Amino acid sequence: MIPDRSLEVLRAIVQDYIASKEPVGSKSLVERHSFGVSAATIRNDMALLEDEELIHAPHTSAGRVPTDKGYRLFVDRLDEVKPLAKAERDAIETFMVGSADLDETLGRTVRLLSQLTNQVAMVQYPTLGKASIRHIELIPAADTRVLLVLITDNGRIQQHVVELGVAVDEGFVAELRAKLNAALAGVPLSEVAEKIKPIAAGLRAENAKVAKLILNNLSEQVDANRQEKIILAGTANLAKREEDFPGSISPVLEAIEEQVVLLKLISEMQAEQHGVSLRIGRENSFEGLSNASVLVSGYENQGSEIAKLGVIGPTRMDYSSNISAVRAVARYLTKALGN
Amino acid sequence: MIPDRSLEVLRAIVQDYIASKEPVGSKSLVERHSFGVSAATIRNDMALLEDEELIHAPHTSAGRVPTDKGYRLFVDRLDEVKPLAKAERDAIETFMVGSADLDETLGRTVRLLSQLTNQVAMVQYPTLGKASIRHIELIPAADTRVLLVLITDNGRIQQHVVELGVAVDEGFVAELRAKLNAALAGVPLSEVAEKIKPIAAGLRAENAKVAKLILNNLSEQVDANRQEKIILAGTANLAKREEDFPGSISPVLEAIEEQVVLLKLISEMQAEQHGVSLRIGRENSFEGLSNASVLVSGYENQGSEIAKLGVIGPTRMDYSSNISAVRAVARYLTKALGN
DNA sequence: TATTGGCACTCAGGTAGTAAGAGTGCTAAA
DNA sequence: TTTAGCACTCTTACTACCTGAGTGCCAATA
Repeated sequence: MIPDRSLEVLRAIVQDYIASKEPVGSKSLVERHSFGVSAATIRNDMALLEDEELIHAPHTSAGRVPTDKGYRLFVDRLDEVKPLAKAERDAIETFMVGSADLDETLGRTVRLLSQLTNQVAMVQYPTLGKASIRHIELIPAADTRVLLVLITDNGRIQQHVVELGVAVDEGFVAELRAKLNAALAGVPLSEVAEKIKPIAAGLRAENAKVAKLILNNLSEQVDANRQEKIILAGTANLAKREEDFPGSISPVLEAIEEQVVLLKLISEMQAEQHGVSLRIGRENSFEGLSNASVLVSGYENQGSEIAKLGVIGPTRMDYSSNISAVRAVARYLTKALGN
Repeated sequence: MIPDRSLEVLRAIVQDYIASKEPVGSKSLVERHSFGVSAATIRNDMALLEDEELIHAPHTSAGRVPTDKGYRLFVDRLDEVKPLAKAERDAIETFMVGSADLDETLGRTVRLLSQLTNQVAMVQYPTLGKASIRHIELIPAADTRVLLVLITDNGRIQQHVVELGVAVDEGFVAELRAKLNAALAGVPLSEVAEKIKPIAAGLRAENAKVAKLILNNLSEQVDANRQEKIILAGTANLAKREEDFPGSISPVLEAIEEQVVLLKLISEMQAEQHGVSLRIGRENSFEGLSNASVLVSGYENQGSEIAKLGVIGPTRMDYSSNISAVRAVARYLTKALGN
């Protein structure tokens, strides 16, 4: 396979290129690193790396730049990631302290992550998938509407307005609420559909139509747990690193604006090395992200992963620092949710 | 003052510049418009406009470009705005049809507006300020927490989790809920604070601490009606028109990412001509937006303005079309909320 | 007084040509 | 396997030059 020193050379190239943004040549390499061999030898190694498509020359007489494949190998051989500086750990503590509300916690988290990494950060809202129902509330909200609130045991609250078409009978709504809670409290979302049926059957005909509307809506809302949500922060960081996106940043902006794209993307990503998952450049199935890298990690509640968070940036990013930042923030969020 | 023909020339310059993005010179001006005078005359007019700082020459031997002040005069003298094309009106109809839920309606609206204008669109959530309480709900959500839901008569729903510190006494929560609704239903938010006091006083001491927490939270939530919210769409449109932002788009991205900035901005803007409000370039108090124009219009429910929507784009934008688009979308949204 | 044609002047942008520098690939020797 | 040497390539920067668009001004005109 590829000899050790060549891999060292690759690592040096990636590091220098990330630091300088200039294609790196054999001479500057021997200057800045102590390989103990001459530039000519490095050149031979570089020729090898180029054969393997790990690096690439923008033009004949220029230095080399890592390819997606090169970054990939670099990251895979990264046996330890740069630990966070104390200042960064402090920042995390300060940022995360004292927020009870889920919305606020996630909002803080995403801003924190974007500040730590100087990239676009994203946090996915907890999935309802594995959760169960804690409570269902029906609230008359207008003449002909009721508000359906669904609270799950992972703290997520979904609400939806149901249009009944007829005036709300408050007594009946209260009755239905009691029945629903009796039947569904503690039931996993996946089993809600079957438990709903007997309720619908046991109602007086005069209210059947209204009940059906509400129950359908409830089912929909349970099903629509795929209507997941992602919040973003630090979009401006993209523009600041525009030179790193050949062409334009606008495909990237489009991609991250489309929640569907992002959700699909991160749903495909499973934790690999270092507890994070990484897609570099064209490894992203989505065309618009072919110059971007996506880095995600799961976060947990009650011992099981409930959603993901991560960053998006140019392929030329500091993988080592970003991996530790993402990992650390995921850990802190897990901890914060534990309370 | 400035003679009529000179104003015509200004209008022509703005139009041509918006269309071509090239500084426009006297010769091309007489070619493309029929002024009935020669290029030399136009040049005299242009000299006048330049004295008035309505146009500006990027360099000595170039054509002219409108200044912020020039755009401003152009817009102020715009006696009628370009009506929407049929296709656009159709698009609005199609887009807006059939959405009961406030979140969804606003989400659709903002995307629609961004597509119509090819700019960044924003929609502010209805303000609680002028609303009154329709219903308050308290829902036990976990061992020591209750969910406080506040429904206002403009259809907005706010929720917040209250940490009690002690186990929830369901009976007491139900009692408190009943009391709150009896005392507060129909009360304008501005008067909630004073009406809360007697409730707190009339409770048994053993529950006073819990009640106080909940009532404080309710007050906070009412007060925090300034914790307003804006949703955005079409951020990628900024990147597509990057050439129109000298320097970089990143200050603009930063500005629109900061909800606080946006909220402050639009709160300062009151409807002027054509039912919309416009800030051109440096008219924006916020530094980062000095190359951008902000265009907003209010939308209504039950006859009074409840919030605003609008677009943000480069100063070199098609004001006429965008004004009609913003106005039309605001009208349709008002209509949609009427149902 | 307003308009016009004429004309000299300015300046950005394009085209060449040149020089410098960085970096490579190859070869032959250690 | 490593190294020094060297010819070669290609980008970048610099210079000079030209062209064309566009202006500003002036004197003549309606």
